[in-house]
Amino acid sequence: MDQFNETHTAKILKEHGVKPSYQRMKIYNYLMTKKNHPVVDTIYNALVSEIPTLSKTTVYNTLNIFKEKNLIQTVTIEDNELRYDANITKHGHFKCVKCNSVTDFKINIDNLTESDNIKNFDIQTYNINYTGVCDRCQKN
Amino acid sequence: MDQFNETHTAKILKEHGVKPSYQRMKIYNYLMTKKNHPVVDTIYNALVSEIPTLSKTTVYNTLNIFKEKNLIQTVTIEDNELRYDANITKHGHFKCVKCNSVTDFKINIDNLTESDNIKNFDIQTYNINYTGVCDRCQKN
DNA sequence: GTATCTGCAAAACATTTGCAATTCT
DNA sequence: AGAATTGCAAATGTTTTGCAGATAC
Repeated sequence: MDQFNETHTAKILKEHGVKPSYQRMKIYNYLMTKKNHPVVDTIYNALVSEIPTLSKTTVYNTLNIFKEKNLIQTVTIEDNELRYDANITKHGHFKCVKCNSVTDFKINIDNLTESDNIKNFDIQTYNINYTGVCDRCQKN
Repeated sequence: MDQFNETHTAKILKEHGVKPSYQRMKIYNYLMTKKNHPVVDTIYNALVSEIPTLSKTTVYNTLNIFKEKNLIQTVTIEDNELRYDANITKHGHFKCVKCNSVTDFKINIDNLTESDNIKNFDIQTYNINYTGVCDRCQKN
């Protein structure tokens, strides 16, 4: 990790009340740069070569802290597959059933009309997930 | 289960290529009549008093068969909490953070405008989940 | 009587917890 | 040194699998 990123990442973590340890910075940096909505195993396997002593417990603990402090959000598109996303803006997720990639997309839910039975409900969060075939896989 | 339901449920299962055993009919009937988006444990606990020999394995196996045959769908609103829904029409789910109830709502995604990066993607399924406070809980 | 279905027990996974060792300041 | 963090090992919780006995046609 170059000096700029280390400083930049440390700053973001501190702003959210998370002490920037080496492991935490590596994990946050991984999420920020890869944008690949990884599962825990993917993160662990990607970083263990660089940090040979890394344990999965630390990955779990770190991700839980990040989520608590609103540094990241979790994404569940497919059952029993918890993914992590450093993009905390509101957006949808598209998972391609052929290549398994997850693509972010922007949405405007203001145009969405729900049925009357929930018209007085106070909506606090939403998750919009699509599955299908991405454009790259349609050509293959 | 009265004779009408037994006959009716058996018919639906057969139409989907599932042999209507006693346990399968009870589980499908539970989902159809309760419409409560239960987790496996809820189904098991509700039925074990009526079917003392019931095992959780059978509940799991049965739900997996139902899903394979498109008799039901799974719903994941909150991480690591897999719920089952006999309503296989396309609809959204609202989970109240106070009373934990899940409410179905109708939605028309044609009004949703997604960003251009997925405009050529072939969307096959979608899941729309909200969390918030339902109208009943707002009054309490 | 042969196929299928059920349900126990064990296995397989994913995640959390307890705690001792390590690291940072 | 003192406080926080890490990571091993064990515990927990959920879902799947192997298989023997029960059930259905």
